[in-house]
Amino acid sequence: MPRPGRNTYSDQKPPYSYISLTAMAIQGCPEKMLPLSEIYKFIMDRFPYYRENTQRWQNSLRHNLSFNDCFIKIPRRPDQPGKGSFWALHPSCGDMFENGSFLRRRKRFKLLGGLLLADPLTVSSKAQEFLMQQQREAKLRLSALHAHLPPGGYTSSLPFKHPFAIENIIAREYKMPGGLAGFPPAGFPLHHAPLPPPWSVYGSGMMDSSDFPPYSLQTFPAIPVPIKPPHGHGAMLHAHLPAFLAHSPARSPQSPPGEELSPPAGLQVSVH
DNA sequence: GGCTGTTTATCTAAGG
DNA sequence: CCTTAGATAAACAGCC
Repeated sequence: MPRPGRNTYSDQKPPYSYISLTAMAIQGCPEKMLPLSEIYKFIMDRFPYYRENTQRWQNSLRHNLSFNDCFIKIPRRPDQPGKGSFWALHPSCGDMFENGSFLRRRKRFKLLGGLLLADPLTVSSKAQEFLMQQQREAKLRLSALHAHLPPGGYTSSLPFKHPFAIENIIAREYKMPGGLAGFPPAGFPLHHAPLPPPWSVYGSGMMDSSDFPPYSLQTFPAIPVPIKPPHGHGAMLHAHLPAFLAHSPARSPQSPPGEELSPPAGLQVSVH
């Protein structure tokens, strides 16, 4: 590894996948959604490496936005002029980087066209409790997005492949009791960062969950594909995750870590 | 024409 | 060794 001088790493490729970088950008803004151009800007602001060969990596990034179900496209409202749509993170993709690696996820986040693949009979009551908790948090996170939706929310006129059917969204969000230990990884400070770091932005003025409309479209759940429990330490692993994947508007950053629900052992959804 | 977005194909490398 | 996630290239369509 080169010596960690101020500019030593700045030209080096950051150890993040495009998915990670995009997630950072999206989670780093208060609205939790960004147009493509702003995602570009975020990345270029923070990672000098990406100030070159823009054609190449931006094509890759666009490919990732379209290809990965963890990103959802949100149309602009009439009062939000500009080019292109907004991009947001799917509310249920919070555990994409559970393994602590921002280069490669254990499993691709993939929507499954309507099937919740967890067998309800095999899900313990503790697991159900966990799921319900995550569901509540997903609602809160979604409410931020809802503020940007056209009146009436999503309708059949919107050709979304990922309808927000709250009742079926199971989110698993990871908290960082202790702050942002381990992020960014040593040797990859966020140089030249005119913007506040993503983890410094916590939702404020979020809508209350009760404001969230009862979406009653189809019930297409979003299932983050199974991620094997890390060897041993359940919640300790979360310390390796950046807060941009851990934030929750539902809870203040000062919340005691003990309050967090850990994923119950044996809670597995399966996918093909 | 440039930007945005989708899709397909190919290759590399990580992970199991 | 096999599978799969990620990177990259490229073709193409829609839109302003």
